[in-house]
Amino acid sequence: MSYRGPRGTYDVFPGGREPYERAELWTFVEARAREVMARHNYSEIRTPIFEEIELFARTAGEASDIVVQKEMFSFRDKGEREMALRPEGTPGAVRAYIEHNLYKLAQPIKLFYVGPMFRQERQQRGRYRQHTQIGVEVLGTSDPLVDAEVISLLYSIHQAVGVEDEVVYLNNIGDMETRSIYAPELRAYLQKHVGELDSDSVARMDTNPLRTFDSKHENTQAVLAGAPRISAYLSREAADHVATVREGLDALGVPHEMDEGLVRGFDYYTMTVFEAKSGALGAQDTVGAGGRYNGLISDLGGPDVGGIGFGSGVERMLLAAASQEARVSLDVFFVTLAPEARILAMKLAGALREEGISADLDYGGRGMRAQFKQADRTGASYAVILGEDELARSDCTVRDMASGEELAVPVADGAKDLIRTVAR
RNA sequence: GUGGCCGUAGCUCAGUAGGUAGAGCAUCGGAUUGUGGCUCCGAAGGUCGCGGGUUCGAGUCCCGUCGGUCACCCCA
Repeated sequence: MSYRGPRGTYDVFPGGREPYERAELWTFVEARAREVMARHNYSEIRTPIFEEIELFARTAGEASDIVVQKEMFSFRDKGEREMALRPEGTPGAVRAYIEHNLYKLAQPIKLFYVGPMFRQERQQRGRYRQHTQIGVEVLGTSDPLVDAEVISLLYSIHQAVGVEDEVVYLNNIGDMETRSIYAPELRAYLQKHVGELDSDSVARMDTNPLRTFDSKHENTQAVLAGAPRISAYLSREAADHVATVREGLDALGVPHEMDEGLVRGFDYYTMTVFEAKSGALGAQDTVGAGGRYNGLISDLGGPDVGGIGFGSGVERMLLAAASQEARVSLDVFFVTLAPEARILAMKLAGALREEGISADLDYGGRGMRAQFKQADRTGASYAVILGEDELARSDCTVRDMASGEELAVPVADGAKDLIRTVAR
């Protein structure tokens, strides 16, 4: 074996074993997701898959692991600029929003994107170095009902593609000010229990104490069970915000659960954070997640308006969806039994295709049995036989592959009769 | 980046106390010289991930390396 795909990547091809390797499923998921987006009046945005590294560093936060642990695929271009392949979709979308003055248009702007994201991490089930996210950003408003719409949109897409055993978790982590009061309190509490925490949490306690809630260690979680709750520190405004989000979710019929331990990896989140998990996945059980980011747009040089978005992993959606049998089927397969018949088959196939009827033929010069086997495997509805007998009579034999019934159809004056016979 | 497990035919795997490789499925051909899904017969297909070492001899033992996988970290 000389060449392999890069570590942590995969190919999409006919006959792929894993659901995310199967081309038909990608076509299916993207089409369904686009339908749902369109019904919610979202427009597509396409931004580059690389940006200045600074943009990602600013948005993710200096303390985030994407930056600290060097999880970005970065490179220097020929002009000595530090660039990086995008680890997430929000920064590029927000940058474009500001760069093209989209805040001057009627607000909010409702955007969606589909595309590859990159993170230099060790691969495991549901986590790849290049993965694809379907994401959404609503920019220019802080209306809590928008939060509800965005969460419901995430849920609807998952429903549309068949994600199983899903639960949507919701939390409100307040604004920056609330957190600046809460964080020291939490830190002080954790300090008292330092001996019971795992080493990762101890390290994180100082830089970003909220993140200790993400820990999977039992002891740490036991300590956190007695920790001060952020809900007790929320301002009146923040408390109202969550309440309205929940009302909106109820109105839209989106089942959800509050989870006070839900914090997210990006520092820019404010107020609403949410996560959709599926029990059908392994350790990487988050199918899609997101949150509100009210300070981010102004931080990047735009107006002081709110925004909210989510990213949902297509690979994880496919893994969490019931095995879809998206069989590609063919209308007509030509079986040719004489060399001269092959040209006629091509001509007829061309005519059928122009009428929107799918057609294929044998290119291997193989025996009849092999050709019928292929007609069967491709799921063809009809096999059209062109042999010496047919050539002599200027007709073709149309075989219904399901019933086995056969019919002679004239082809002397073109494919007209064949089209009529085979069209449904 | 850390750790466990694993790398033998296209796929799933077997390979017994070290004696230079097998099965099932898939593919191709035939039984059926004009007919698929079932059955039967046959063929093709492998530098046993790669590199070293031990040995008369290594798929099998040892070391290294690369890759895969799952988990941690983190995250979609």
